[in-house]
Amino acid sequence: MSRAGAHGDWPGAPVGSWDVSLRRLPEATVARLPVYLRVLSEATEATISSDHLAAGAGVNAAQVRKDLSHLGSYGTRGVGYDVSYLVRQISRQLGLTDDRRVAIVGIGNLGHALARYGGFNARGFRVVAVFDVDPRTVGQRVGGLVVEPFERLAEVIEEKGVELALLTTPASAAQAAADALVEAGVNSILNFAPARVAAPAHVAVRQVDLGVELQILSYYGTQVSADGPGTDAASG
Amino acid sequence: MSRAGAHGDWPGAPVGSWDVSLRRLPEATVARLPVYLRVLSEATEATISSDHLAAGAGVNAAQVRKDLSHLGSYGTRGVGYDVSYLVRQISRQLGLTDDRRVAIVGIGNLGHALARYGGFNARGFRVVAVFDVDPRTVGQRVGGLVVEPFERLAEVIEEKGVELALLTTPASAAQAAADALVEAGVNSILNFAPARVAAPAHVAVRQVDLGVELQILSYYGTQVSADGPGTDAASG
DNA sequence: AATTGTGAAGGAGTTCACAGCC
DNA sequence: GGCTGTGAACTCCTTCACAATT
Repeated sequence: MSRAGAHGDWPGAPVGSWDVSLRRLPEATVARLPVYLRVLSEATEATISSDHLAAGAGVNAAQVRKDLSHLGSYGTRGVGYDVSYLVRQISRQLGLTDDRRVAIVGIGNLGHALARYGGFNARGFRVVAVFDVDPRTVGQRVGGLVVEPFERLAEVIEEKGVELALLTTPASAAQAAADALVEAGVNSILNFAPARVAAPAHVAVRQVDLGVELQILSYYGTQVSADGPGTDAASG
Repeated sequence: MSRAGAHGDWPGAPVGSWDVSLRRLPEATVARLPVYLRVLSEATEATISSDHLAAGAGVNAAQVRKDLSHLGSYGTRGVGYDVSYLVRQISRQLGLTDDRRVAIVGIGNLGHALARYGGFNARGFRVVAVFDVDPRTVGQRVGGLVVEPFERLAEVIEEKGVELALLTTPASAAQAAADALVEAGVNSILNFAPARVAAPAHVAVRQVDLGVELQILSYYGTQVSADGPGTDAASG
């Protein structure tokens, strides 16, 4: 979690002179922007209202307007938001370029599946390298790529311009792998191992622990009685 | 997200007479309990302090104490918490029994990997059924199970006592699959499809969208300069 | 008339700080 | 002396409600 006090705008900042495009966004807003992006990509009209966008994303309309207002005033009163323009603005804010290069470290069941998973390419992420320590796995072909040995990590990452890594090793190997990735210059790690990895402050680390997700789900599933959170028990 | 106002304790509830073991926990606390559970499972001493537990989970010690106080007063002042007792209490709260039966719907890359993924069994979840619509996939063996046709869903779920489902279909099929699962009596769904599914209030739905996770990560990865959230950009 | 953008109110979650207990 | 449990302060997030704009 760590909703860390990462908000660097000190109280008396020169408000007017601050370029809105460079300001940091509230964490909660950042977590919703990709969802808006998905709704927008499915939109059929050229323009969309906060009401519709909210319905598609499963949030309150005022929430949508406040979120979008953090990017600037891109809507038109009485009309709504221009879909394609909004897509561009959100993409820019999220640092989504056409081609963010991804490596996968640890080719077990999950790593193997993610390497073949089409969902990433569809969103502009391209898996360009896969690594494993096991000599039996190294050299095999997985999703069109040859599995490289862990020793070549730094070299290959440099060579292929990898920016993000998916960490799918066992928990026991996660920290060492993360260290190697950081050393090699990767600045974003999505950690699927059931263990928290430490990293220097300039590296973004996000954890997706499927066991934790299931256990949380289990809790809500047992609150079956009258008033569970039902439809949607938060996924931020 | 939807941090929905799901808190049903009305203001004037008879405070003293409320059984703490049945009270609903704050969402944020529920999200952290599985993490504590993991730290506890790795503990070497019989007893642990909030400081140590907090360090292992990556949160503030006061946070740990407040979270645990929601379960009741299970600590000993001057000493700490009894590890095995605490494990039992948290497990009970989360509704974790030894054997929660899980079905996987949609045996593409991800579904296939999850079916073979050992991490679930290790935590008391047992995958007992896998389904797909594709006649070429039906009948194949995946992780020791034969893929059943979608038409047999209700039957098999009833027969095997399935409680939770992992939804790994394409987005376009997710809602129909969710409806069938609800109809069949499943009360918890972990949705990996990049689409929001609707469900009645008594069914818990959680979404894990890997594309969204990557896009959020991408944002923090581009905030490389001085003060990114670094080490840990929230995984709620 | 419709819909945005936002100040203000309200809630939820976090952290502090310390009394209470072992 | 060490550590828990918790009121109180604080920060962040959400929702309301309405003026501003097309």
